[in-house]
Amino acid sequence: MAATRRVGTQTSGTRDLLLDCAERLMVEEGYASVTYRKVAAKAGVTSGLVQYYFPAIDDLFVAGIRRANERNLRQLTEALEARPDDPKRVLWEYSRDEAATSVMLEFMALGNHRKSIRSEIADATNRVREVQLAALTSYWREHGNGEDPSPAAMLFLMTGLPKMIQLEEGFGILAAHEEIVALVERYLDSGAWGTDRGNQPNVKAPTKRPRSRPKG
Amino acid sequence: MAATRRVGTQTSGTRDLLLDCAERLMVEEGYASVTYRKVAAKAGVTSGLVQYYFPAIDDLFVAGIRRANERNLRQLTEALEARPDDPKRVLWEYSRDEAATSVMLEFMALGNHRKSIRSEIADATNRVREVQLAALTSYWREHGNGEDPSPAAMLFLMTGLPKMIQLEEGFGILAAHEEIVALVERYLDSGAWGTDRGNQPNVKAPTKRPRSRPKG
DNA sequence: GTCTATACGGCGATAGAC
DNA sequence: GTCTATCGCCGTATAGAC
Repeated sequence: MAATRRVGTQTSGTRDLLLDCAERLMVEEGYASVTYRKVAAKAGVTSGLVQYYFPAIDDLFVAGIRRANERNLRQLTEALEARPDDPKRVLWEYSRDEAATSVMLEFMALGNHRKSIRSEIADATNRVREVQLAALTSYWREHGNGEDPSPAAMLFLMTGLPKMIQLEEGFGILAAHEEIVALVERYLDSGAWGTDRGNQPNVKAPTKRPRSRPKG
Repeated sequence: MAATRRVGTQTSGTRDLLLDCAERLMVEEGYASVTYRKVAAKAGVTSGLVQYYFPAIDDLFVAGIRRANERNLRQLTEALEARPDDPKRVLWEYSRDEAATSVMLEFMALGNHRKSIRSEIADATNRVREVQLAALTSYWREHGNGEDPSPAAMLFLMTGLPKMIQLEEGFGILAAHEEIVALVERYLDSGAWGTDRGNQPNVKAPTKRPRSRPKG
C-alpha cells in the first residue's frame, strides 16, 4: 500500500539515486546502517528529502526488495533459457550465488519482525519460485521417471540446501557443508531425475560455481 | 569478554529475574522489544539496574543464549539416551520443534550484524552439534552400511531441513514442505542408514512431532 | 555491591514552512 | 518538491546515594 506509493515524477532520478545509495549501504554495512540520515549523507541530500520519497523507512526497504527481485528474475530466466537441458543444475548454481543469497538473508533477517518487509519477501520469493517450478515441471514431464522426488521437492532441495549452507557458514557453524555439496553435485552429474539421456554433467560449464551475480 | 562479566553475587536472584523477563519479551514481541527500559518495566526495577547487570544490551542477549543453550543441551541428551536405537529420528524430531527453532531463528536474525551475538550462537550451535554428531557416529559405526551419507551429512539433513522449512513457513513462502517431511519420514521408517535390524518406525512414539520444547 | 538519576547523541516519524 | 524543527524512544556513560 504505502509501498506502492510513488512520489515525484516517474522519471525522478533522485528516487533511483536514493535506492542505489541504500542498497550500497545495505551491502557494505548491513541493514542497520540504512537510516534516513545516512542514506541522505551518501546521496548528498537532506534526510527530509529521503523521507519525502519514502515516507516510512520500510518503504525504502520494500522498494529495494522489488527492484532487486526484478533483477534476479531477469537473470534467472536468462540462465534457464540458456541451459534448457538441465534446469535443476541451473537452479542449484543460481541458489549457490553468494552475493545474492547474503542480501536475501539480510532482508530475511530484517523481515523477521517487520510485517511489510516480510510479506514483500514472500511475494518476491514466490514469484521466483513460480518460474523455477515451471522449468522443473516441464523438464520432469519429458524426462522424469516417476520414482524420484517431485519437481516441487527437487526445487526445495536445489534452492534450500545452498541457502541453509550459506546461513550456517555466515555464522561460523561447523557442518558437513562440503560433503553435502559434493553429494548433490554427484547426484546432478549422474543424470538422475531424468534418465532417458546420458545427461553429461557439463557441456561447456566449468565445475566451479558462479560468484558474481549482482548482489540484489 | 564483556559477556563473561558477572556482576553481583552469583546467587543474585535479580539477574535471573531480568533474564526471565528478557526471554519472555523476546518470545512475545521479538528481540526489538528487548530494551533496557522495557525489561526494567517488566521486572519492576529501574533501567539503570538492568544496565548494572548487563553493561551493554548485547551482554543480556548473550547471557540469554547461554542459558537457553544449556537447557537445550540437557533436553537433547535426555532424548538421545531415551531412544538409543534411532538417533537420527531423535535429531529429526528435536529439530522440528517449533518453539525452540523460532527462538533460534530470532537469535540468528539478531546475530546477523552483532558480532558478539553471532559468535555466541555459533558456539552454542557447535556444542549441540558435537553431541548430535557423537550420537550419530557411534550408531553409524555399529549399523552403517558404508554407502549412505556420512554421519555429518546425515546430521546436516536431519537438523538443517526442518530449520529451512520453518524459516520459509514463517515468511509465507510456498514450497513443498509437507512433501519433504513425508519423504524424510518415509526414509526414517525404512530403517535405511543402519540396515541390520528391522528398525520399526515407532516403538512407542506417536507419529506426531513434539511441540512443547522450552522455547530457549 | 546495589541501585538511582540524569544527560547525550542517534534514531524514525510528524507537521509544517518555503 | 524540498527542507527544517521538533518529538519521543533508544543505547550508553557517568556521578553518586545507600
